[in-house]
Amino acid sequence: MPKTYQTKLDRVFAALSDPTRRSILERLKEREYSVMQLAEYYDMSFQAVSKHIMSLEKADLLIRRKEGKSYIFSFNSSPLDDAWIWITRNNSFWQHNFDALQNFLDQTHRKNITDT
Amino acid sequence: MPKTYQTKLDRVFAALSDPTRRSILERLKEREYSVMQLAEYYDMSFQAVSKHIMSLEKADLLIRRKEGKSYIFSFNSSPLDDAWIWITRNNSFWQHNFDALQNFLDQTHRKNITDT
DNA sequence: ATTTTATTCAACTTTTTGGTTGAATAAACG
DNA sequence: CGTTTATTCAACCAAAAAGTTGAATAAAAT
Repeated sequence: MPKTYQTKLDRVFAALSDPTRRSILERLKEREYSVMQLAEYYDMSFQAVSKHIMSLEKADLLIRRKEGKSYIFSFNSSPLDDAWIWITRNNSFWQHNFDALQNFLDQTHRKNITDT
Repeated sequence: MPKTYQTKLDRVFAALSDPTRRSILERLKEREYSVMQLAEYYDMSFQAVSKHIMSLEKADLLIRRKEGKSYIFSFNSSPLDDAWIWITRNNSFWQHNFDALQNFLDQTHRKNITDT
């Protein structure tokens, strides 16, 4: 049984299934961090944190930049969009309020375009 | 290293990280299925499909009902709410449009309450 | 009562995951 | 230059995940 190819969406949901990784993303939402800076918050080796970072990168959720001897990470939230869409499409609440949601999204998108 | 306790949210995201399981949920959104009926669609043993079902149940995403010699499954989408909220809170798009979203959710919720 | 059908359970295998420690590399500091 | 700092890489381990096959159970059909 050859491994079933993992899609982007698979990797995003897998990345989000670990509390350490979600916590890292929540921190990076506020500001940038290096590996060492992140590692201080977690009760595991910095190498383990480094691995979590690599798995977030595999899901394209991080942007890495080298600065001196450090790597500085920031949050790339765009891969969340597909996950958000999947959940929204399949949540019965939105299913039942789909017209309202559709309208809202159209308006928000329009607003977003005209604002830019 | 004792196992780090898995939260509800962990289980939901983990459940969604597999394409077979997402596919099962998408089918159950449309109508109810038994294990055998679901298994027809996938290129794996019915026991493997049964295991996927069990892992969806661990995330509380299914409702199981016995009918004759079959188990009939339907989709319980409510655990998706927390996942949706996590993504929405951490997606920079919504972060920048948070007031709009907040208003929309308040209104939708109010509408939902008065409708009921 | 026996057989068929639907499903789970059990045992097993392989791969992945999440952690460890120790060594290697690369930049900065004295 | 030699040392410290930041990080990855490599090897390893235990547990979990994703599949398999075969046996057990429970309800229905003959």
